[in-house]
Amino acid sequence: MLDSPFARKLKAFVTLSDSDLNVVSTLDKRKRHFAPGRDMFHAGQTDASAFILATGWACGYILLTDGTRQITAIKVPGDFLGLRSILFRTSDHNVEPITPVEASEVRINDLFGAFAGTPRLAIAFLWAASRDEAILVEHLVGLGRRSAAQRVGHFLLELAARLKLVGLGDKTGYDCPMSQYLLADTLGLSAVHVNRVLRELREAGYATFQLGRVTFQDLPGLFAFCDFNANYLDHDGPLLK
Amino acid sequence: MLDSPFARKLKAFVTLSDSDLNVVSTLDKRKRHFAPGRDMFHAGQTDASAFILATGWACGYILLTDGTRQITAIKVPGDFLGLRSILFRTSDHNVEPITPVEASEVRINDLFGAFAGTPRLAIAFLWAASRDEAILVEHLVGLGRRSAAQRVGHFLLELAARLKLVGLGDKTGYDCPMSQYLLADTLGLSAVHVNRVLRELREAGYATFQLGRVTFQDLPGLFAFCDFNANYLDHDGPLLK
DNA sequence: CGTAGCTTTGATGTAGGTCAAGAAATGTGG
DNA sequence: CCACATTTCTTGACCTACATCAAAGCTACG
Repeated sequence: MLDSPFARKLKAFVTLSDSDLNVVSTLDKRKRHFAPGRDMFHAGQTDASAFILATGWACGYILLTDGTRQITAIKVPGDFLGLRSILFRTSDHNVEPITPVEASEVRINDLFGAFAGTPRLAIAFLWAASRDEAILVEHLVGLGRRSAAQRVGHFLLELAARLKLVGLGDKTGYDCPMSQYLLADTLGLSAVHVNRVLRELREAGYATFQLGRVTFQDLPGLFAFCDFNANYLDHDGPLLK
Repeated sequence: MLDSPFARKLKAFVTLSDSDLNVVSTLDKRKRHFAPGRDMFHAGQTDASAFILATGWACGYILLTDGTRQITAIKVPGDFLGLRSILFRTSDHNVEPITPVEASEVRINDLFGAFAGTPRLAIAFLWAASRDEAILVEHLVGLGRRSAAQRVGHFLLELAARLKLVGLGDKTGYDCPMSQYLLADTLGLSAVHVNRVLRELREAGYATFQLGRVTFQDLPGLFAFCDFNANYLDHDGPLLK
């Protein structure tokens, strides 16, 4: 509704009027539920929908012919998911729930209906898509040029910032339902190495990831260690008043 | 104009009317020229413009504090560049020309002016942005899960497909102004290793990259070797008639 | 025609992968 | 609330793909 994580996120970028917010809540109509273990949509599908994630986590991924996979995006509440799937003839990726998921189904016409009347919302939406792209770019940089330890730390910090924007977690840490296997497929590492790196971060006194919870012991230290700069998340408060 | 590489590309997705195309050519007004060696815009800049590349190649990149860099996108004629720079408060990346570049400057208001009157164009534009994201995703997958040789081969094949869409290159190959250093920063490798991999691809009879030209000797073989599937470029002819 | 930037190659080092196996945690049915 | 199965985590030993360092041969162009 008016205070969905998605609306909350958009408001970080543009100030939205009540009528704008009403249009947002229109998009939030067709609620769907998904359980882990079954894809929300898959690569090759031609009639895929997009979704706005309300609760739970999901991940987008691509499977290679040699059986390995690369997770291309981790989605948390408030995130939009599957834009490419509705714009392309066939989806180029898969999305699966990490936890039980509650999400609103969005079809292409919903989207353009919403844009037609409320240009301000179109701006906000394009911003959200660009922010997702910025996150993708930062992952790319990590895979290309950061060490495994920096990559893991950077990712944990990014999640903290993204969750905070939608009101989840706090300064001390956050609940994270990802297994080390998921972390590995996200960060282009082996699960074994993720485990070693996590121990390294723990022993260095930076952060702990255990029993489904990320806890920060030394945030400034971790920031410095990972060369983390949150600018790419563009969270500095409403730009368009 | 009516047959700019950008218009040509959009037409691969939607059938555009003459009046749609006129609006596109409106965006193509403010022609600018850039020479290699100086950024078109840089990270941290607050008043950056976006551009539609008419001729020449450019690259977007991010600099890390340890002095390494990661190229996040290679832009060829017809590509749009700098969307995040105009939507974000400050640009999160740099763009520099690889060759002399001719490009049309686009400001945020041009964009929304164009969208307001011609929704079909907005769809086409959103498609172009999503296609750029798909390219990004595929690079991410390469960095995370493909071997250096597959990564290089995949990249050469992708460029061939992208150039073909805007009428550059042919079945035998294409002109490529990238140095092995640029290739290395794009693919997350060292320049030395890029050189070795290029030799490997040459000796395997797949492709040659020498003197600024990529030449394919065994396209089917290279497709198979790299696990290349062009679906993510979404080139199957106009979807929206 | 000189010099700066590319390309090529060899020798050596290392981050992170793979394999293997045991210990914790978590889930399931009774 | 327990017994058992399954998944996840953890650690050690070993290996390989790619990095780094170094140096020589090209190319181009001012």
